Amino acid sequence: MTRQELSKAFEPAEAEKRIYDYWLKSNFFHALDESAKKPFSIVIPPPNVTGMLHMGHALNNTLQDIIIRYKRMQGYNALWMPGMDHAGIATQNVVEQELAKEGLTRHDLGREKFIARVWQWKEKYGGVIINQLKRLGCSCDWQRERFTMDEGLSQAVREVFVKLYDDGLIYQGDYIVNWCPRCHTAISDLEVEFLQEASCLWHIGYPYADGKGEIIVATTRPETMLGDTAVAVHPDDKRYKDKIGKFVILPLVNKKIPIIADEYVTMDFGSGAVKITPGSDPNDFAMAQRHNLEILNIMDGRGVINEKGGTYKGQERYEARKNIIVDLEKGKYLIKTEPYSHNVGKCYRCKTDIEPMVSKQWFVKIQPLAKQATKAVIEEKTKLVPKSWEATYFEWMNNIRDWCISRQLWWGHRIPVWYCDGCSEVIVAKTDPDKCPKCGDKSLKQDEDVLDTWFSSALWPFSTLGWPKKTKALQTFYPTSLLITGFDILFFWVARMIMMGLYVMKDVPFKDVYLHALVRDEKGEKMSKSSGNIIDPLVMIEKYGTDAFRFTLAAYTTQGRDVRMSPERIEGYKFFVNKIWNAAKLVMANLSDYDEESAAKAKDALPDKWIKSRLSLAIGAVNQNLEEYRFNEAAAAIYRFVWHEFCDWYLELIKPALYGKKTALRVAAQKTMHDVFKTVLQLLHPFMPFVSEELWQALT
RNA sequence: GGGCGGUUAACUCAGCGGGAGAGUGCUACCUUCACACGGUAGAAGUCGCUGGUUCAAUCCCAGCACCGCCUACCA
Repeated sequence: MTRQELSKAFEPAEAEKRIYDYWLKSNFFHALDESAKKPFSIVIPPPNVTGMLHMGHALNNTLQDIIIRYKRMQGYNALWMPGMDHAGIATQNVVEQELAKEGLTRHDLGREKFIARVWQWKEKYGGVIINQLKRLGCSCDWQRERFTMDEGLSQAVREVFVKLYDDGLIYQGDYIVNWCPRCHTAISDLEVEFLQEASCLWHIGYPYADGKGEIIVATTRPETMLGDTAVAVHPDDKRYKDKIGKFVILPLVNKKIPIIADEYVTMDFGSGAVKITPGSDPNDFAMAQRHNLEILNIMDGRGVINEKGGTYKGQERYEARKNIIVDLEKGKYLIKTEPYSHNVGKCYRCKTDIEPMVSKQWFVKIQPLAKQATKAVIEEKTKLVPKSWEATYFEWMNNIRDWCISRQLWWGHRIPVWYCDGCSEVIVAKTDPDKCPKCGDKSLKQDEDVLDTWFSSALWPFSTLGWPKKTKALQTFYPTSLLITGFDILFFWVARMIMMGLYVMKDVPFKDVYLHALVRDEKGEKMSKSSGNIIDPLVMIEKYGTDAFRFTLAAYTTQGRDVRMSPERIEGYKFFVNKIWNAAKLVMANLSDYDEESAAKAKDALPDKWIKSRLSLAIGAVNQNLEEYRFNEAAAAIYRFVWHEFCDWYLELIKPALYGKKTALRVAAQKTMHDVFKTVLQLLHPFMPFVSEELWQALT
């Protein structure tokens, strides 16, 4: 047995690349479609194709890698399915910005050329993150890497769309949606972020049509009055009882609108009377449907007042607001203005104020799907970890609203619906039709919209395994064993995968879901470019080595609490890597004359017995904690054992025997030291794959 | 408005019915043949507040306070 001499300290930069290449070459990460081993599978939360590795990714993928390596070592046929998401709005925005530098818009190029340009961009810059994941040591089955816009996955999208449509679970209609005037598309309820803003509450007097007095309404959005079609009061409100059914004159517009009664109105807020703008407010829209009110759209897609706004036509919405306030004052309609702070909806992508607007969109009728998905979690077919998330999940599922799936973008899965020019037939098909099945007309027009990015990611657990084809991989690995993701996409993604998995595959997509927390800075602040507190994982890897970085993440991952990250903490665990390295040096320096034959006959002395019993406790703790996804506890168990038991006590205790003559004691110590240290390396491997591999190779 | 989580040593956090812990930091000593990215020893906390349950509570229950997050149609 020859053993190489170890360098003074571990050199992560050099070793990591060499070792990762070695793993790739030995096909260590590849799982077989068919195997005698028991399957274990995880699908990666696909990072955006535009993504750059940030702390959230680092945490998410480190945890997945720990589990998948752990399972692989336990003898499972362990698959970690990698891939990326096409990220509709995000990617389109990036390429549009690139075009803007050339003074172009996507409209200058036209749809086809623009999409070609996005693909070009993807080939060139997309997927940087994949290489960054490799730096993290991720042991994904890279041969299987998928992209949500792959041919196979696009086919899956169509299959599911058509199935939903045929089952009556997809419909098209004019509804009020969240419109982003900058992205120029509808977005789903989930994609709206509410921010509290200081604004005003304007009290406006609407004169009664009979000329006797006025009714006062309060609003935070005076410009929408151009689209008012009623004023509402509570049916029990004594102040207005005799006014219900009468009319008021809408100021500036000079239109007669009715006063109606609806229980939605809160009597003790403002004046107890509300202006109703069905075209610009979801609640008012609902009320309009209850009362058959006229619905007016007063703005275009850019948020500019249209011809329905009379003299305000052509004015941007906030410019119109200013002018309307001035005009109301002039006409003595403005009763008072009070400061008021309220929530304003923002586009989660570009932070532009959302404009609720009525437009024709596609929706998924979600209740039947949600019902199944709720049941699956109640019955624990899918378990959420930590369990406390179940309450949140049920709360959302029980109050879920139909999912708006159409987006007015160009980058994404185009909706598989065609309209016939000849007979106005609507064709919904898995493959592009060349003529109308009804009248034979060949002039078909495909729907202009694309699908919400989350539609394709909802299919991810089975589409990546080959569905709709009946593949062996699908048979072996579905349902997947575990999903590890951040709680922030519980609704966006996890819930929808459960719904789609049950609907399409008749089975849950994963048995366990581990929801981890957010990574914050050392003060607990969210990391963001604007606060300048971003810690770049790649810089940390460069500085402290991947192993130390990964171990830090694991050590700070407690269930139900955010991770606070700082370079000092990573440095602390870099010391741990160094400690392990030096222990290895000591171990190996004393094994030059080690021979297994005489070692086999050696009888354990007291320290040997002691450390072995401590080791078995540590192994038990690490295993149990990993099974329960207690990453911090597993890491702590290793740390304690290696440093405070193996190094502090055992290695010190056996030094006299090691440095003595070749006695029975020395042989026993050699054997124990050797065996225990090898086991330590195995325990460490999921957390610190590089240094443990390096030492393993040196030792064996 | 509803829900969830947090409040433990200077800092960051574990623990969660019977002993109050870790890392960093701090103090003193030690360059002894794995490691100063180290070793040994040590100081440091009425475990948010008020009640209750219990032989026993940091841990369970109730209420309160202050932070955070999620969710919601009070214009």
